[in-house]
Amino acid sequence: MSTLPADVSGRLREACAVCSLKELCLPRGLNGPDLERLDDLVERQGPFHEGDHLFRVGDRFQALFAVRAGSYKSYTVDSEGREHVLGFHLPGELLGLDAIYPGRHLCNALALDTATVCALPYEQLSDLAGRINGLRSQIMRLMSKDIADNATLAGDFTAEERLAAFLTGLSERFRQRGYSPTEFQLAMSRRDIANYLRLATETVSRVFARFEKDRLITVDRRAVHLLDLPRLRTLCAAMNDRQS
Amino acid sequence: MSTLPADVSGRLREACAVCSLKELCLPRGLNGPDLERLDDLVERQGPFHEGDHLFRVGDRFQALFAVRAGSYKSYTVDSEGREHVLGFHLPGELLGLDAIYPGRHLCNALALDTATVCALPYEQLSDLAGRINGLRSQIMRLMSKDIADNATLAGDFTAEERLAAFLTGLSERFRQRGYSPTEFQLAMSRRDIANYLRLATETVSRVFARFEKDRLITVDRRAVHLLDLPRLRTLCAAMNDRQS
DNA sequence: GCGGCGACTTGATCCAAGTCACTGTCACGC
DNA sequence: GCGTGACAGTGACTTGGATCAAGTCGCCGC
Repeated sequence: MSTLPADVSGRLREACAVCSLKELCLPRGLNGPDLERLDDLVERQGPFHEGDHLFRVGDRFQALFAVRAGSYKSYTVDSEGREHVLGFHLPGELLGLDAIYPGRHLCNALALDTATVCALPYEQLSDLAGRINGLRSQIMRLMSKDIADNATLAGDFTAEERLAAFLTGLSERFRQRGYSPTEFQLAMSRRDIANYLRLATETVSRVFARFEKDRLITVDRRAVHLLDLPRLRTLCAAMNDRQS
Repeated sequence: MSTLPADVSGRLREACAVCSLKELCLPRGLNGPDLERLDDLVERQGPFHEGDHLFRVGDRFQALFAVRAGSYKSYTVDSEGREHVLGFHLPGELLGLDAIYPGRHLCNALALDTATVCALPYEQLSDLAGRINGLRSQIMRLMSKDIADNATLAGDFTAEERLAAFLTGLSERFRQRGYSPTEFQLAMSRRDIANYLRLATETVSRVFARFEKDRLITVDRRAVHLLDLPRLRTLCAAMNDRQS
């Protein structure tokens, strides 16, 4: 995932209209004047560095954030001090959707590498969504997707199913963003993966090792190569296949 | 949970304006003319009976549904034929939010008892949401809540934490609806509870028994009496308490 | 190039919850 | 009443993944 120059020169270069994430992000389906109006309220922020927080639990909710470059993890810390990783967020994905209801952030968002975001002040975004049908429906679509994705994750699946689903999910997201779906760098540590999948880090290590032994993948530290995507998909079929 | 008369006489009696769920459901915060416009697009449907499907996986998405009376469970069936219960839905809650993105229903919705719903044709609702700020923000709030709720459920919690959270969650939802927060009837079987919480039905039985022994609750079949709500809340604190 | 530290792997043991098998209980039809 | 079948509870056992305890590897600072 590439990083951006620190300065905000070249307004045009950064505009939604020419952003490579246009079709995944809020501008999807918008054209000319509508796109410009959206562009006007976007505040580009960053670059932030690994370990920087974009927001924290309890912060007043003022804006949604679209990841522009880099990646984020969202997480909470429970009353016993245990961390719970809620998700990883790639460019084009929205952060902060869960904060709309209570008006305060319910989770923390932390940069996993050098990252930039587009801040979308919520009041203004909501007004604009009132006026632009396409924007409103895209916001609803993205929220709907979040609801559906979270529901899938909740099942009682084995360590293998979970990791296979994690890898194929990442693969698909990289593909959509124009990166290789079979070779990529993980932005997150084993500990974060384990926490996200509700496994012990040791279990993640062991399943990675098993997958390598079975010639499904090769892994070298954070570099992953998916050798047999179809078979990986079969492994986690139960997590995604839904029928009547 | 009360049932409604079969006929749809008394349009006024059924109007959003006088609905007891107004403050939980879409009309929240709307007044006079706006409320009437929402009312105009609502199609009251039912009564449906235990075991009836409101929609099924793959059905074209045309409308959101607000539960009016009774209760629903939403579930999927995976490629191996295993059922996965995604949630239980009480009056005032919305069904079908996950279908907006793909335009098709991703889960099945089944009545657990005699139930009625308000159908909200999505195109019209979206148009209206464009024109009424309050409606738009309430839809966003309800979707946001769904995102946050699902995230909480996903953690790696013990059988006790899960069941305690389930019971206190139901308690709170009954309270909001004007029912007793300490004495209620479960609309769902042990099997459904177990499936929802990702436990075996035997485990649910055993934890119910343990809770009874510890004087936290009494259970007789589907009649539950919460004796020590504070202690139940402590049990599942980790599932809900979130801090920086 | 050495020391130290954090990230990861590997192996040995443990335990919460699942599975299996059986029993009890209620509801409904005949 | 008496079967039948769905649902619920209980005990014995099995097991996947957690936990505990050493390692190994790579990297950064000095």
